[in-house]
Amino acid sequence: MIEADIFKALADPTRRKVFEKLAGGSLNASALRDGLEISQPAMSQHLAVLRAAGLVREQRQGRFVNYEVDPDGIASIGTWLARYRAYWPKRIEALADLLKDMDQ
Amino acid sequence: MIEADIFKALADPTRRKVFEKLAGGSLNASALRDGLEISQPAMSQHLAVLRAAGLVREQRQGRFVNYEVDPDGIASIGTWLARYRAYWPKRIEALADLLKDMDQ
DNA sequence: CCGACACATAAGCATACACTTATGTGTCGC
DNA sequence: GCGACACATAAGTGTATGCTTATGTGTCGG
Repeated sequence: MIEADIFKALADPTRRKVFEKLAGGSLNASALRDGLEISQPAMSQHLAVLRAAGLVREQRQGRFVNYEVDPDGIASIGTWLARYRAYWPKRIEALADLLKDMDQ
Repeated sequence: MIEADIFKALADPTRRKVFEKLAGGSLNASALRDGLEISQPAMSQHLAVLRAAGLVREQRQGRFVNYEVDPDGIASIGTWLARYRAYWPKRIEALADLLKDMDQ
């Protein structure tokens, strides 16, 4: 069950902050620590959890490891959410429209 | 931070099962226990967590309490997910289209 | 009223998890 | 090669969490 890993990963506030940072572009583990008062091993462990959940993926570059958002994780949340579409309020449908328009 | 409560609530497999059951229609606490081998207090506690997260809402009916999916919770996940739209893969966009069409 | 029922809350306990420090692995410049 | 650096892993620890049993609250039928 992938969903379990995804929701568990996102349940932690630090990991959500990391994920949000990565949404702005790929960063290496050290850069991700900026602003967050967290030890290096802690960040490494958080990144491992996010990666195991399929939310981020890594790309080794020399002695740096660049992390970026993994679209597959986003897709998993999207498909999960779609199962509850019957309960989507009108404003979410409207949001979907807006986003689609922006895509043009 | 509402998101924290939402993701924490959905991180538990039992609570996700409960939520999925409710997606099929409103049920009372006892009915929700069917199939899940869980004690009555455990279910009560899970429902409290889901309610605190804004994922479900209750409606007292006599000595029964009917629970149903709360669209507000769904909306919260939707808006959170929208922030990462840049990483939505093509198939999610396609899914959004499909869902919108089904709505007609 | 009073017993039965549906559910919530309290208290205690075992496990999961997020953190720490210490150490390991791999890459770079000199 | 060797020290410095970027990151991962190991081991230990405090706290959060999900479970249990016991009890409380509120509603119904007789």
